[in-house]
Amino acid sequence: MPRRKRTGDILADLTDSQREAVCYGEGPLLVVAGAGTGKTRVIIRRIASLLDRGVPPDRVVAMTFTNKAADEMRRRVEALVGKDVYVSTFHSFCARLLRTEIAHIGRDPSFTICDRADSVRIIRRIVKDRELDPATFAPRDILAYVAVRKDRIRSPQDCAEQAIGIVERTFADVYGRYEEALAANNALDFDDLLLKTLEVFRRRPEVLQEYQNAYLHVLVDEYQDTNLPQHLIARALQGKHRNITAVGDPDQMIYSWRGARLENLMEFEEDFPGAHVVTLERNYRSSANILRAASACIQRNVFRREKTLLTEREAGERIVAGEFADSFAEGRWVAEKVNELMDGGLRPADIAVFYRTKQQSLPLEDAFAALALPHQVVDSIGFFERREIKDVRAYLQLLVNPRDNQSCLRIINTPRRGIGARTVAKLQAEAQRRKQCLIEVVRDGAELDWLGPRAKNAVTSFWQLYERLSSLKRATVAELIRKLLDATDYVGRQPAEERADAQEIVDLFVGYARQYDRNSPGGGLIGFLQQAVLVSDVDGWNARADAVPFMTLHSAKGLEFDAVFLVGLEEDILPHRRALEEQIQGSEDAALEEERRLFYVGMTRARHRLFITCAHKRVVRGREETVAPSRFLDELPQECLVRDEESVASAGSAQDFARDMDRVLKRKRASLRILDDEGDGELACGVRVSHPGYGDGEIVEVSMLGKRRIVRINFDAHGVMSFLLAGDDAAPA
DNA sequence: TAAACCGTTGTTTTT
DNA sequence: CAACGGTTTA
Repeated sequence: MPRRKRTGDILADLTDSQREAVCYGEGPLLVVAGAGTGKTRVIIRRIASLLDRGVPPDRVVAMTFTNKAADEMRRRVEALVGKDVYVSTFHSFCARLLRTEIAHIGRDPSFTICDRADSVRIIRRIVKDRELDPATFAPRDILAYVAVRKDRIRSPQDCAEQAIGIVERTFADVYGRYEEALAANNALDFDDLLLKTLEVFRRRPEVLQEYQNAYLHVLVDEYQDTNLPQHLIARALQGKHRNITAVGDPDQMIYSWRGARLENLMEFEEDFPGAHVVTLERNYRSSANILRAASACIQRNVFRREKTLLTEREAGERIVAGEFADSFAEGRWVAEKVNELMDGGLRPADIAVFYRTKQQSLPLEDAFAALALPHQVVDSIGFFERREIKDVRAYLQLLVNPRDNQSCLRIINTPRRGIGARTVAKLQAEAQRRKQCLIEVVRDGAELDWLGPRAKNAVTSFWQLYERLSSLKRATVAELIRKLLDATDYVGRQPAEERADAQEIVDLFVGYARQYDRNSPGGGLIGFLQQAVLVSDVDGWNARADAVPFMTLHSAKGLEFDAVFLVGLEEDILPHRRALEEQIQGSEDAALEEERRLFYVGMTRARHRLFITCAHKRVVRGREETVAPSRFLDELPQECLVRDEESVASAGSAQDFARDMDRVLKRKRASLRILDDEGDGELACGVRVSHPGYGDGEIVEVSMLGKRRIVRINFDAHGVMSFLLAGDDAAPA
């Protein structure tokens, strides 16, 4: 049993302001905490302090931005006072609440949570059914429209009433049909998790009261990035005891495109009268040089409340700026610098590389592979969106929620079992006619005389498969997935070139399920699916792995490293072109300022060393394009910077490098085809392969980089080249 | 029915 | 460049 710490430990190493926030008693509390001022520490110590003062652990609830942050917070509180508190994201909290309460608003608790791709598919279907022009009514645009309305709690009826012109009226109409489709499938999208929770609270005050009674204290981290529904949920929960603690930093608001409202933080004192405000301005993280540059950058923003970060740290090393001919040269330079830092004693996990967009990871991966440097692309969402995983999830989802036609459609002929598009269309029409769900029609397949004998056979055997899997629902999730893969011969029926890849992916998923079974006994299949859809990118990052993490600036929020590389400081990338086009609240400045905050978040993650780079050429849409250095570079105080003189020299050799290390082979469609098929589909020395770009060749060397393989191939026409076979560092640990 | 082929299109960040 | 949708062909 962990040793119970005394109050002294909880308050150890805190400054006066931090202590003020930690020890504050009853009533609303706002902690405005600049970057690196010990924000997370304050919230953790405050929870510990509350428990130490006798608040029962089950009467505290804390909200974080990601599941990883939630786990971390729970763990650290536990380490401090030996008690377990409920820490969650808003979305997970709402999903859990709705599993027990959604019946109050006439919905079924076995609902499916659909991700963005599912939502797009539903909208695409509606656009098609209504025979709308897909250019004017692009499903993605409509979904964006819907998301914005939901963030502002606007119903389809509201939107229809306020719509101006035929186009907007049509958007509102599709929104309405989208809601109907979700209801028919017994599905909720991400926003619905928040909205339906609010609806339960509104329509059933007695239910809200139960929660208000239960929670004596509500704490919310990253308040600057909460949207209106989240703000209202937090406000509702603290309604009785009025003990809300909100922690945030306006300068780090980077999710306005997802409805984040700075007003939640800025107008906190009006929303929660009598709120006490504590401001933390002393930075303990970054060297003076880094902090000075970051402050100079953020001070360019006009829409902000003046706040100065102080440090007592020494100046430290200057920020190193590098400029390169192209992103390959940039990547190689980063890899070389990382190598030097590691020689100097830094561990890979003390270093991080940040970029604006995920696709920027590719040249970096190549460069790190070339130097055999351990790295990990932080992208778990990518893993869960892989076709194989989505297929398996659809099977499981259909077992939990038979009304999930979306999932049913996905797997009814996956793998191919002879239920073609025509048959599916007939089944759908029948379902519509009978006002039943698809799987019910499948169940009655044997009696449908308008089905041909072959189709009927296929439909019946699909129903038998479904029943067989249904009977296994009580097994562990890992076991269920294994049986499902077995029963469908899922991997064996993949195209030969993709089989090995598919096997690897599903094995990883089984491993992930096994871990879930171990960690969440009693969580059930529903809990598993919920966890798998509500993942964030950083959730899959194994911070204890000895690898340099690559991640987006958005994912980097809340983290810190000894050394940080910020790559791709180019116009149209950072600030991103699309972002500037968005024009938040009709103002291009607001959008630019958000991009600047993103840059600021990136810089302030660094403790000692900061490297900022840009390239003159970048591969966009498969074409090499010339790009200009970011305007943000000019905004940095020159005295904090030192230009790397090697960067100019190494620029010329980029092409050699690109030639030597072709590119990461994408997993989706392996571009290496094995020619002699006496082997068992393995890439080994001596095996002849074919590459779409370089023709035929022979494998001369296979080596490992972590879990990933590097294959050197001697092409008949082009000589020796190396390939990094995409592995699965994206898989959650 | 399913594989193979062709043309279009999109192009940020993510719970 | 790749992902997707639609068409053609076996």
